[in-house]
Amino acid sequence: MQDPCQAREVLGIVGDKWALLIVRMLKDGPRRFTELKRAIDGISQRMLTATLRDLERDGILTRTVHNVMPPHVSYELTPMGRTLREATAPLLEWSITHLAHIDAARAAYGNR
Amino acid sequence: MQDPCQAREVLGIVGDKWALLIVRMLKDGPRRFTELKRAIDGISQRMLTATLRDLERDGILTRTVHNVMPPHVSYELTPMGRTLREATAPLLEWSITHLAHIDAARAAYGNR
DNA sequence: TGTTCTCGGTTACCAAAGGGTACCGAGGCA
DNA sequence: TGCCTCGGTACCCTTTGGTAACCGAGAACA
Repeated sequence: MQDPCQAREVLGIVGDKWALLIVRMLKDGPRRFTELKRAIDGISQRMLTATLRDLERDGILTRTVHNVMPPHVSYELTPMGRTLREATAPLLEWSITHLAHIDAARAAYGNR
Repeated sequence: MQDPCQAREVLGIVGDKWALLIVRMLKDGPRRFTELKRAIDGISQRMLTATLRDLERDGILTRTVHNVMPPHVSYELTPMGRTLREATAPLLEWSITHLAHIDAARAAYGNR
């Protein structure tokens, strides 16, 4: 690995909280907009739209519109997106397994 | 893995652009404030201070002050911090190896 | 016939967070 | 006397992001 600082801009996108969760949601195949919105607890419609746009622009996922009414739009990982999913999986798992440790550390820090 | 949405708050910290780079910088042992500032290209003094505080609060690293003049403060990963470092390494590597792909995808997106 | 629901957004508004720059203090050195 | 260092804070502007309202066309309901 050479200069990791070159990766700063990329990290600003793939390191994004919402982007990580969206990529994870798509691991088992395409998902619809509303499906993602319901599954990713706490994301606002605005942020979901914006993050999906960014990920589409960067070639992480594809957006497919089926011209029916009511609208049907599905999102799916590209091959590059699937490699990203593999790269982010350890961080996701780490976050979940260390939730309690972080809470404990934070409580201890507050009581100093 | 249960509900990944529980990890949202944690992801907001460990998924942070600067936090990822700082954790990586500390992989080979303690580093001083100014050392980090010089090594992480583009980070401002303010953001370095703030991010280090957050990581210290969350038990990712320790801050050690040596009472001399000029000041000497060193930062070092905790055991939990080292496990985080391992979890983030794949994402860092991915970012660097896919920099060019992302640029290409972004250029193609702009020309549609 | 009119009302209301759906999906996948967009937009305006506003508060909160992010982040750059200037400045600080105390000792060392010329 | 003046200027350098390190680590950090105060100030202030910019960006981010949540909320809520609106949209359009079909479908279900009454």
